[in-house]
Amino acid sequence: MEKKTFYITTPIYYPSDKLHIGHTYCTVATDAIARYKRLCGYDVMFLTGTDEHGQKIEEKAKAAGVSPQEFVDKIVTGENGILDLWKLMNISNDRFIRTTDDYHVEAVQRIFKKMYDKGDIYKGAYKGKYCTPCESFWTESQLKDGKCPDCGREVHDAEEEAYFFKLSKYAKPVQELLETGTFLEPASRVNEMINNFIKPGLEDLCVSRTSFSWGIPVDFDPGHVVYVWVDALFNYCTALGLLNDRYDDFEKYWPADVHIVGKEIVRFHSIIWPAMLMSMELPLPKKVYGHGWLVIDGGKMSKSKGNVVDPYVLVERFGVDALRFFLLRTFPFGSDGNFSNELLISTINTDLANDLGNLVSRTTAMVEKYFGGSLPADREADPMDDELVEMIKTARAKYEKQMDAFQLHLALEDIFKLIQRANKYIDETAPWVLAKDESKKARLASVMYNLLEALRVSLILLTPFMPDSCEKAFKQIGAGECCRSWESAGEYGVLPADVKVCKGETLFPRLDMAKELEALEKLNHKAPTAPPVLPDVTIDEFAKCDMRVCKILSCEAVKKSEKLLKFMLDDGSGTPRQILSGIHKYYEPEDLVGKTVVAILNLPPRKMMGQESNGMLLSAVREVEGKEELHLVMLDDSVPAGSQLC
RNA sequence: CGCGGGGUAGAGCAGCUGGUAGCUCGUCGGGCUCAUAACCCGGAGGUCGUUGGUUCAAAUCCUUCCCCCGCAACCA
Repeated sequence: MEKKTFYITTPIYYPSDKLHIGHTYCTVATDAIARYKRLCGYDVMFLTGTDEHGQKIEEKAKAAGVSPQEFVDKIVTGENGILDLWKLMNISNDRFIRTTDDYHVEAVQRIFKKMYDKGDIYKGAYKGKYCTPCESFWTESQLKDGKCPDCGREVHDAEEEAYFFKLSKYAKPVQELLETGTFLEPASRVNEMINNFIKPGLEDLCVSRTSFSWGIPVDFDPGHVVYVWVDALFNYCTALGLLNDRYDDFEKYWPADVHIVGKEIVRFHSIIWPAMLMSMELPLPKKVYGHGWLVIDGGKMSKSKGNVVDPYVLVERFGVDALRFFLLRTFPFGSDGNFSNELLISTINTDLANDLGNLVSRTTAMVEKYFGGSLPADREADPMDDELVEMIKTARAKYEKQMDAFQLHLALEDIFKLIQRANKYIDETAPWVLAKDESKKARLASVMYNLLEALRVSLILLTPFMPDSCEKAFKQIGAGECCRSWESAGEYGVLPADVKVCKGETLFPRLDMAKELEALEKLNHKAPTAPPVLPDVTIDEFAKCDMRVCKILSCEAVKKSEKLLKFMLDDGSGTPRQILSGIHKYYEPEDLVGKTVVAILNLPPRKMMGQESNGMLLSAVREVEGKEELHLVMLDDSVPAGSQLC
């Protein structure tokens, strides 16, 4: 009989920067589910990948002085890049798609054309508010007080030619999809989608851009590139071979059983994605699951806060399995979780070292000590065993129920109830007492056997979460391949009666909290890497920048602004020059008056918070421990105002 | 009144189809000695953000207000 298939995906990540613990969380969770399904006997297809186009990457590449393709290549396939990270995290994905892959590019062009031919994509005008100095389009709702949210200037109506997808046409069926059934989970996200987006009315969606070029070209209309929606979302299909020759198992695996996504992209996956599939007349995925976020001290992780957690550092220190386990055991998968190093260390100690690791250790040690490593065949049961044996028998069913509902943390909680019960069982049966009485050997053997069985079942169920560690533990308790199957996890008495154990290395060493925190601190303080040198400029190009020494005449904070300071400068010309600078985070205005600084004068004027800035103060900037550090360039006060830098 | 989530023991969370308030860590005391100073048992500690209401009964349903977080066209 053909195995049942199971198709599961992560989002495709945006490689504009290194991935952090949040991305890792999502991928590890998906991996655990994929491994679980394989364990259950499914033919699993597990896809992850990267979404590599778009304006932001184009800009970042430019700033780094490389082509967009070189830029993403480095982040995706380079050292300590995304592929390396997934390898490190022991991710078992079957495929990895990059939206710059040839087959995907061609397929997307065909999909776009097909929707266009059908009339679901049409050429129109992208109407919006345009801010000329910022060269940006804004929608009505983005405006602040009717003005540009970036610079505060007036905006005017403008049109840009663009292609649109008739999202409005599918509003009804999408709403029905969300309201009935369990397409989107957790259910709490459904209301948000309907109230926020569907009820106000779905507008047609702009699916092409002319304002940047790093994207899949619309092959029948040069100048347009396909915007993220069609490009990124259809990865789930092209990776199986839809409208391309690279793969041919679309029929086999589509529709997806579940798309695991972060809560911020739930909207795209639960509204836009089904609408586009309806347009393509393709079956819809069975489920979209929106997991929560890892937050730090109740707030979001972000570069500017300097609180981004690097998975490489944690794995280096604690090992892959400990990190995988921690992420999935500690946080309810559907809602946000508060990450901290303390919590990580204490979870490792409590669950992995004290409970699981120590149980393996004490059990194998006793079998070696009392029986030379191999149990005799004689047994003697006791009513005292009933509760533990009952738990062993029912563990798999409980676990399965939680796993199928993606309640990973609850599944793990159940396993640890069994492990804790086993620890208690040792206390109740007191094997060290039995061991002193030669006539109790059979009874002692029963106790040991029950412990090994409890461990065997626990380990099978833990395998999707900690594959490597479970493998080691199986060896220690003498469980061969036949004793590790899904079927055997539902039964008691699978280990051979004369099972041989082998006390091995400590699976999870206990950690010293203070020492570990200190070590982590040091690892995070690794010497910051300097960004690469930019491509050459000519001396003439350099000479175009008019940089001069200025004295700060006055400085005040711009009201209502967190960051901006307003400077009046003596640039040597006789007339004061006004410059705004976003450095309030680093300096108080009164500390700067009278200082000698450097400014570039010949930048085009720019309005910020409604005030004009004529130039820019030069600062020395670098990133230390993920946090931006900034120092104004200050010169000796003896240098006269107006001196030119060259 | 933009939308959503949350405010429960020192910390982190569960309970929220109404009926003695629970878990993990920490803390205090006891037990055990097979084990990774681990394991097992017990105690202390909460007027469940605030106001009013429904009810025999509310952390749990409705209402007022306060505070925190996220989203508001693309940062998991």
